[in-house]
Amino acid sequence: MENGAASSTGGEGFLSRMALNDNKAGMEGLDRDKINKIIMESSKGSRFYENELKREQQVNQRIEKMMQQKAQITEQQLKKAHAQVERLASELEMSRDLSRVIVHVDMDAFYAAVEMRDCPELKDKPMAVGSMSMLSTSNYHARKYGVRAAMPGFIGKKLCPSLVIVPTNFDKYRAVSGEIRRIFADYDPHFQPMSLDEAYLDFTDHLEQRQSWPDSSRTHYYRASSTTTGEEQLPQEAAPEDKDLSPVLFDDSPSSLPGSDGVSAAAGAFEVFGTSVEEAVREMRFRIEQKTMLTASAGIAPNTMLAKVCSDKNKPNGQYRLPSTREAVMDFVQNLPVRKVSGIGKVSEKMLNALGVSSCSHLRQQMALLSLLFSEASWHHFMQVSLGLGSTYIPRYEERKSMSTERTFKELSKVEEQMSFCRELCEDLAEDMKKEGLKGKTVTLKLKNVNFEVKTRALTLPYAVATVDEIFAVAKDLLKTEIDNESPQPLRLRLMGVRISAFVSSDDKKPLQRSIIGFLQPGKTDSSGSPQGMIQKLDKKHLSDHPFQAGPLAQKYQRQEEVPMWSKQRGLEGVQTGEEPKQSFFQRAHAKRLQLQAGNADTQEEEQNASVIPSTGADAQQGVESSTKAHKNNCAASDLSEKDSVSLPEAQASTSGCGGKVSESLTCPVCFRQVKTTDLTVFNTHIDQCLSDASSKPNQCTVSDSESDLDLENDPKECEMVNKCTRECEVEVEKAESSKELEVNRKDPKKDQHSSKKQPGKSMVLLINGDSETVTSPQPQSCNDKGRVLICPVCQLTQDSNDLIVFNHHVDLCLNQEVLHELGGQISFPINPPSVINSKARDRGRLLPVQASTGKTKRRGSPSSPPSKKAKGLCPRNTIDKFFR
DNA sequence: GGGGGAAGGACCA
DNA sequence: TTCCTGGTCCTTCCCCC
Repeated sequence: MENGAASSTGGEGFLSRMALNDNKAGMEGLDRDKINKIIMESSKGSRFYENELKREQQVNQRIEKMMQQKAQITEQQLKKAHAQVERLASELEMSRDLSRVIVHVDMDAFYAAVEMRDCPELKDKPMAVGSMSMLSTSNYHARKYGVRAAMPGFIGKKLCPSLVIVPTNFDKYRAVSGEIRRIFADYDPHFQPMSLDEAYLDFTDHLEQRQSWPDSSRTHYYRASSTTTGEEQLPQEAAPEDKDLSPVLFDDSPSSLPGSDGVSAAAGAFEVFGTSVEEAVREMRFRIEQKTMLTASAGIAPNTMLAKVCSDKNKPNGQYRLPSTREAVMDFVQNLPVRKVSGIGKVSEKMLNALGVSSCSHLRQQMALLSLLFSEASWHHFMQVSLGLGSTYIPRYEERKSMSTERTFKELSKVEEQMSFCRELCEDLAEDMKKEGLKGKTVTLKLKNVNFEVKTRALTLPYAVATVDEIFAVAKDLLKTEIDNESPQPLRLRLMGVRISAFVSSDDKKPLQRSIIGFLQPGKTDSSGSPQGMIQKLDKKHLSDHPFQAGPLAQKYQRQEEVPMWSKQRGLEGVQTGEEPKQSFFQRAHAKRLQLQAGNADTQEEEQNASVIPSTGADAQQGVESSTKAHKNNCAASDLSEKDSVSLPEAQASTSGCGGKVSESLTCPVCFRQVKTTDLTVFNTHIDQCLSDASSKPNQCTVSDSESDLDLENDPKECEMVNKCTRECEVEVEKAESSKELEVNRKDPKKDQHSSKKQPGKSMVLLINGDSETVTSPQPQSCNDKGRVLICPVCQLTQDSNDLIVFNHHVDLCLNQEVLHELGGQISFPINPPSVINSKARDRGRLLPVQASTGKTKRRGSPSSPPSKKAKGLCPRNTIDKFFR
């Protein structure tokens, strides 16, 4: 057994699963045996324990299987694997980037610290935030007893009878988090918050600028003590109210306050920070402490993976810098326990331990073996970790992939109660979906029974849903199926959850973008006036993306659903291009149905098409008309329904029929020329340039003066021209923006593809292909946090408000008017305010509100959903499922 | 055999 | 007496073509 606790209680293997995880600051040197004994005694016999036991046994079986597989590996296989591993190692080595300075900041025992600050009598007591069921975090006094986050409160009480449990107050934590983030933004406007108390920052640019800063810019004052007057305070960091100086929440921690040794500094005292990265980070922590009376720890390293580990090194209230040299990185990684690496959890750790791998140096030594035993994703990640590699790019934000709500309750066995609860969850979820303007096709019901067994049941519809009734209709059926399966026994639940995923193109949440893309397509609109039916999907693969299995439930929804565009457009003629996937069951079914309906629908649709063409200016009108005319001529059977998606090439097929071969060209929504490409990036670049020109030079599009269509894929001249425009545009943006919002050539592959996407605060999002593409707008001229003289780049008027979100909103509005003016239209579009995030998720610190101080307006999906592991570069998931089943 | 949805699980804060 | 919630990603299974 790998831990003492197990042996102390009879050597049962399952114990490791429930044993204390002391991989946390403030928990070193604890009596693990004693603590684990208490945990086991408190849990033994409970259903939770039984379930953990079962899962532990599953893991053990997988390990067994893995060991058997290991025994069968031949020398030759190992040799071959070794060569492969070394090849990858040298490739990775070549890609090593030590040029960035990444900082990971983590507030110390955040929730607990906030509570201790606000209630000083808690300061010297062991306390935790949460409930008897579950603790969110604990202070360092409590950690000495083994009380930690993710532990049930009642066990915490057993470990430490004097433990004070304070209920969570997320409103308060959010407010404090906002203050901290405003400070983060001064060092990296594009910092990546990971939760309320944690963020990654790229200090590289800040450090460059910092070198030329005068001392005054690096001078920060101490918070005034209760004896100081307001005049002695530094306004920029003035405390909201008089309190003591640093609360010294952690007795034995080093102080971040230079020269003060944790002792209250004299009123009016200040500190001049240096220009090095250590000084800059210390300054940031100092400011956080002065502002919030809370301490933060930080890690400084060349990449996110290492920075994260480093931030834990001198916790609490400390910082650690790993020098940006290969030698230092490799030394650091040598003795790093694998469990310290983000992404390696208790299961992965156990499996690695079984192979004799406990540190990153072991990881490197055993890599050939690991490559044979683990999935590619896993061992590639292990390889990166062992080489001390990680992401050097901090993503701006990632699109949300799903949204869910779930709740645990005592026990729910009655069908009516379960149904009613299910409906409640759907209501909550629908509300959250509405706030973000999301619609998704997959509804998942999650059930956990009283034995802690979790089941998920999902159904993917051929159309997207968002309302309570729509979601509940599916969830209810899924639930009913489960109830029926269990019958005559009741379904005894302790948790129910509903999730929506497989979001459709974000058009529904972006009226502006939707409207603009609407111009791409021959006049179509829905009854609400928002052209929902204009969802554009450029990617042809989406034509085959109508997942729906023909089970009983599926068939039911097949009957209920509205007729999808793909079937209407493609199915009618039954013509397929060589590139298209074959039609699915649903496509065919709909095609048949439509064949029966075709006659009337055609006529009506044509009339509608003609009637909803926006009354644009002459040029725009001409473009729309020509496109519409062609469309009408060729798409007699077209029936554009609001819930449908269609490939843009298809919708844009001005010279070919809808059922015929997909056109290779797209219509620019600004200049209305046909752009001969199906490459979104190329097309987007064209739109970028057009829009940029439209805003700055009315009635002029500099991409080409020719009336002929643009062939961006085949014509090297035009291609080069667009590239040139893009480069020039980037240079202009670089020049215009002192805060360097535009990232260029970092190590994020997505960025290269969608570089314009990553310019919050100065872009409009064009929704195509299930993703939004960004149309670059002119730069706000003076848009930093410091100067606060905000001039709208469109109307050129100085704005009253210093609030960057308000300002950004104004720019959007202006730009809309400008674009519409260019298009000759007078339609006013509603503009989405910054998204409101899922309140429940946010409450737990998982999703984060708009970074107001940076002027970023999150425009789609989650305003700041936690980035994917891939995007974060932290790791792919280390599930070792290869042996799990 | 490949593609893709469903299901389950690891992991994170 | 009492062990969360919301999210992402990965893997495997299985159906369909």
